[in-house]
Amino acid sequence: MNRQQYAYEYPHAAVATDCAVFGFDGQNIKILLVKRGIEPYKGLWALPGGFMRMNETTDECIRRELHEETSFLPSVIEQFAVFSAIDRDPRERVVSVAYYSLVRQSEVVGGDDASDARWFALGALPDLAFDHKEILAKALQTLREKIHFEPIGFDLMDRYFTIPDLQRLYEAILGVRFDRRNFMKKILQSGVISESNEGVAAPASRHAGRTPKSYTFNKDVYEAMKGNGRFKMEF
Amino acid sequence: MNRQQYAYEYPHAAVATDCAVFGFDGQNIKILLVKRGIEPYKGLWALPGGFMRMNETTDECIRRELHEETSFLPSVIEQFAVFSAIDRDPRERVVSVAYYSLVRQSEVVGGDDASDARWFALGALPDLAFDHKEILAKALQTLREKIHFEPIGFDLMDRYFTIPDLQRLYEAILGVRFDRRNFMKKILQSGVISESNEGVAAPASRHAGRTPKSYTFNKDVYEAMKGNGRFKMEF
DNA sequence: ATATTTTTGCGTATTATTAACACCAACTAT
DNA sequence: ATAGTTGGTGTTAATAATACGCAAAAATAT
Repeated sequence: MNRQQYAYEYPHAAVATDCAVFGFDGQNIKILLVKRGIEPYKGLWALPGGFMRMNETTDECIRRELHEETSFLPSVIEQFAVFSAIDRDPRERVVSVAYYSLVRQSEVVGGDDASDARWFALGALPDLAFDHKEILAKALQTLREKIHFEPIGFDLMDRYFTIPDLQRLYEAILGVRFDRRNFMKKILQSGVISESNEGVAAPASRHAGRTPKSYTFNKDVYEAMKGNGRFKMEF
Repeated sequence: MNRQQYAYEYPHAAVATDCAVFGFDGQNIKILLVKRGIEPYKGLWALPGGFMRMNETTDECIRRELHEETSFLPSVIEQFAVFSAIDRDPRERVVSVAYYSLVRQSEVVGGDDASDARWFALGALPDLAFDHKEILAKALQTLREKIHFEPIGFDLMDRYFTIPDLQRLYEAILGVRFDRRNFMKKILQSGVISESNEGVAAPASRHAGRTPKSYTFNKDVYEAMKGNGRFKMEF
């Protein structure tokens, strides 16, 4: 059987997708990486992703690859850049369509040390395959720019959360500190969250101090504020 | 000679680039289109663009194609989306990396009615080839979102311009009206422009009313404000 | 138990930014 | 000249951002 069965008049690059999956453990931003099982870069860590098939779009491709490699179907994916350096893959010319995704860490299996998918803190990244370090850096930059004028959290926080938790998320992404009381006022009067009487984290498992109230996102208000330029979280 | 000389183990999509080139004539936003000289969609208007070669990145590709089709080398291009619908090109599977660009209309030859490159007002678009109508719509949406938190104008206005001209640009892009006097204050105290004693449009060619002052962009301040989230132009 | 520490929630004074509008200046057309 | 039109400056009121003071609630220490 001929192994070179697909022929074209002009040379073609391969199209692939890669995704920077961000999670939040309540303290720090984490990134989901998978260990490569084949050459090239076998044994190194990489962003989940893979080659596009002829019967799928790039969006469908990255969702399929994420599911295959991390057993997870993300709700939010955003395409943010294309990487097309000529020698970025040693096998052949590969153009990668890059995405980022925000997920609740608890929803992704990973974590198991023996597994080939694991969360890494941004400050403790291993060496990455291909140009994935560059892709990750650009993904993080895009996320940081976006957080200024779009509410973020819905996809990273649990269904029920506290305002101090949400503040820690913003501070972790932006690398700054907010005034507790002003953050609270701002987020409350934006209307994206409202108080909930349903469960908050186990009372005993908390730190010292007063138990914070439990909140949940108003999905309608939240969605309406995406991209309309009216939400602001300065630094 | 074999016309199918490039063979691969797996099927490959072709990679192409397309660019929505925006211009401003002092009154309305215009878009630069080229008339297709070959099938498919021969004779229809399309966004400038074409297939990527093996020795160039997508950025280099779109710059080359723009130069070939419109005799213009743009200073600013931004990659904003990828279009990968399976049947978007009748010839073969094509994944298009989409860009937008902002140019001074005067710098682009086009314009000649007989030529195959022409400016069109957004309200008077012809039928477009492929999915280019969709690409253009998304480009415009991206531009409108970006204008909220990035200064825009440097690439669309002439070197010397007046504040009322700049206001008309913002109003044309956003489709809203600003208060003349507040717009002026806001743009001036942002520091992105400063007064110039050099030429403004010929005094006789103006409308009735007082002759406006001439301004020019402070390139350093302008660049610094891109993407730092500090520039705001609300509506 | 009681005091101490920690953290949350609410309020208030100060400052900065936005928004609305009155008024004068400069130019054109008649 | 006079009316009509457009550009530039200033003033004020409403709104939002910022910086804290202080008490309530819950865990920890004694």
